[in-house]
Amino acid sequence: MAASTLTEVARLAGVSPATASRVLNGSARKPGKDIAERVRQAADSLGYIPNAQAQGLAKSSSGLIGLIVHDIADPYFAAIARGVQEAAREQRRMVLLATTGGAPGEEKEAVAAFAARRADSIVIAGSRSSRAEDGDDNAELAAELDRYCRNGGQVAVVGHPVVGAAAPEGYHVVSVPNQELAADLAVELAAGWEGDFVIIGGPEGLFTSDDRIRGFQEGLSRAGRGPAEVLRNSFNRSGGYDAGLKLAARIKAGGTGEGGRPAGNGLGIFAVNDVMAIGAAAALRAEGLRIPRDARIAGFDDIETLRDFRPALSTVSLPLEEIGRLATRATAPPTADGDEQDSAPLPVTGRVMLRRSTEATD
Amino acid sequence: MAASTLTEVARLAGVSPATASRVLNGSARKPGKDIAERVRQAADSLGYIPNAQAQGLAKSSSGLIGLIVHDIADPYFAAIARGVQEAAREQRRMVLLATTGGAPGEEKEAVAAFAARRADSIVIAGSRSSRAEDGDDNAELAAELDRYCRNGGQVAVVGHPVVGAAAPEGYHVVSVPNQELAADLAVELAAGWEGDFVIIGGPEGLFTSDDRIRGFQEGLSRAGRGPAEVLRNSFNRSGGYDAGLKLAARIKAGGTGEGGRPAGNGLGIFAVNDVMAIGAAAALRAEGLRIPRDARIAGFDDIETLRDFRPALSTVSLPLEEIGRLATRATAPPTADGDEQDSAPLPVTGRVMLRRSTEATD
DNA sequence: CCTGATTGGGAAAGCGCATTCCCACTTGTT
DNA sequence: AACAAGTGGGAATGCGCTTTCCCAATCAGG
Repeated sequence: MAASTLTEVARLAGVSPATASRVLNGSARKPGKDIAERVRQAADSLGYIPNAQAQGLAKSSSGLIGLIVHDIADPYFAAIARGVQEAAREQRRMVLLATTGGAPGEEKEAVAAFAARRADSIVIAGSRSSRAEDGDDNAELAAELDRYCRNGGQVAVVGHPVVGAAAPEGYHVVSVPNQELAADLAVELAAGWEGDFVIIGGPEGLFTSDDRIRGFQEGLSRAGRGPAEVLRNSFNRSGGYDAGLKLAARIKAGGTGEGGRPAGNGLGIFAVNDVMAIGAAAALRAEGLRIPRDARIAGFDDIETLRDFRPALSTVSLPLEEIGRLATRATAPPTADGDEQDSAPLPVTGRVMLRRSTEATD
Repeated sequence: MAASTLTEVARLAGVSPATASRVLNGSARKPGKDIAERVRQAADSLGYIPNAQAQGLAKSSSGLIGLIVHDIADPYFAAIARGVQEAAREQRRMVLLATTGGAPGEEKEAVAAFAARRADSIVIAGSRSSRAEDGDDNAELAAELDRYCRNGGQVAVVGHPVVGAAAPEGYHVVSVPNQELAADLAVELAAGWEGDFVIIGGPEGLFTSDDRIRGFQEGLSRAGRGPAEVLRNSFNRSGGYDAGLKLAARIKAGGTGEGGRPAGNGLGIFAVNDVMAIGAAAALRAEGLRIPRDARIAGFDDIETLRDFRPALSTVSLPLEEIGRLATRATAPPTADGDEQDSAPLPVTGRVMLRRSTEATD
């Protein structure tokens, strides 16, 4: 698309393009008042819009932040995206969005596209996986990121480093204490209750899921309980639903799979993210079961849309927007007031939220 | 950020930059096989990444689509964004995201920023408002869009044209039959039920809200019913919650405000979007009331997260992702196979979904 | 008045790329 | 052999902008 150019503004104002640029963009060299006024009027009358591409080329800084998510309509990613947007706005930058379905190969393509656009930084949200089938793509993604950082780009990854990434200068990780928080949740859920636990996890090798499983088992151990059985499923609502169907069949058959009968209020289910918990709850409901009467359920994340979920779901609350903001700020250039921006993991914490879904029913 | 350049690739391969460009980008002029091989090897060994900004400058096409939403974490906008992402991907373009809170002044700033980046097209989602307080900003937004279109950009607006926009060449509207669908909903809700209706609307002057209100009143009239009372509130969950508190108080006091007592199953509430309906339902619940026992509730949009809302909410289902896709495709350049892309409103339709929230309770 | 320092405007160069046009070479036809 | 047509490579130009450096003008001090 064409629009008027700085050269046209300069010509109309009767000055050089250098002077027009100085007036409109600021400069150490201050043009005279009369000249500045002429330039501004010329720009107004021509409806001058700067060409950001030409500016980026001349200045070697694009003002773009690339954001990679699995699915923008997933409340987890949407909340992080909102935080990224806010922080980007503070930095007067714009967000380029890429949706990848969580496939490392797709993520690598997105990084390459951002690099081509000379995005100043990239924020990557979404779980990492060490599954064998992702091995080649992980390696390519890591190589692409290393190259991007070596060329001067900044990267912030939410959760875990990209598998195989060299963590060069400019590479930041916003760690999330999934393990510790899941342990805390387990301790609180086990307190004063003697029922059996089962964990609905994502695929093996998916770091977020594995951390949360490991943490929950640690918490159970800390509370003097034996390890819970783990059901492996897709890391989404549908995976939770499938696991929920299996568990509903068990509850109805009166068994709990590997242990004895549920004691007291039935089975305690921990799903490693909220949407899986929601899926499992939907399955139990579809099978005529009630929460928390027939089984207790807890999730992880505290996505915003949980607010209207009934029964109120116990979960670990993560500050998702804040995570997006932190990641974005981690990639910001050093500011004039000397703020420290280093590659150390940034502190994020969460909270156990016990709600109706895991309360006693008398 | 810096990376190797086409010029360096050409030098390493021993050819001119023009030839290197032809090899890597394709051209009517086909370089010889030996030369092409040398160029490709040089590009590989240098890890050449094209500079999209320079390409955009040279080609006058940026490959960017600007997307303006009110709040990316709102399920309505997130679903539209997903559709835009998919369609953008088909066109091998990238999406620039701007979040504006629905303020026309913020939207104008976003349009200007997209114009500076020479975005090839812009998709604007979110309700239009003719409120007096928005008048100046609406005029500025319209002027900015007109200029953008005159400079060759393509715009697609979801729902209503921007107030004051001249609808120049390149300006498309993806209309949504809010009025007709709301009328259909009213007809179906009124069928076989004699209770009173009340409408929870957004602020006056907000087109989407006003259309849905008008449509619902028409549907009631068609069904031989008198007009429903309209409560005006913020066009979000919180606005629905506030209205719900008022209605709860009435229900508890045994009145319905302007009519007599609720007949049969209480009051029939139509909220002009799902999140308002959810807010109202939350308020009723907080006041100890049950849906649909004490009041029936219906919303509009059928956002994805409604899936796990209980009781299942009656609503008008809109194909939100499809709307995003249609809008994006409306702004695509004509393709080689001669597809027609004109400024006529594009057909979108929806469906009334009657669910548990408006069913009879015996 | 002369000299030196400071300030501001403009010319030039370059950021990285795509495209056009000129030229040389090859092939085919008469 | 001569001429015409086709093909491919390279030089030049320009997309819109920023920055640097040269030069001229002005001011202040001796």
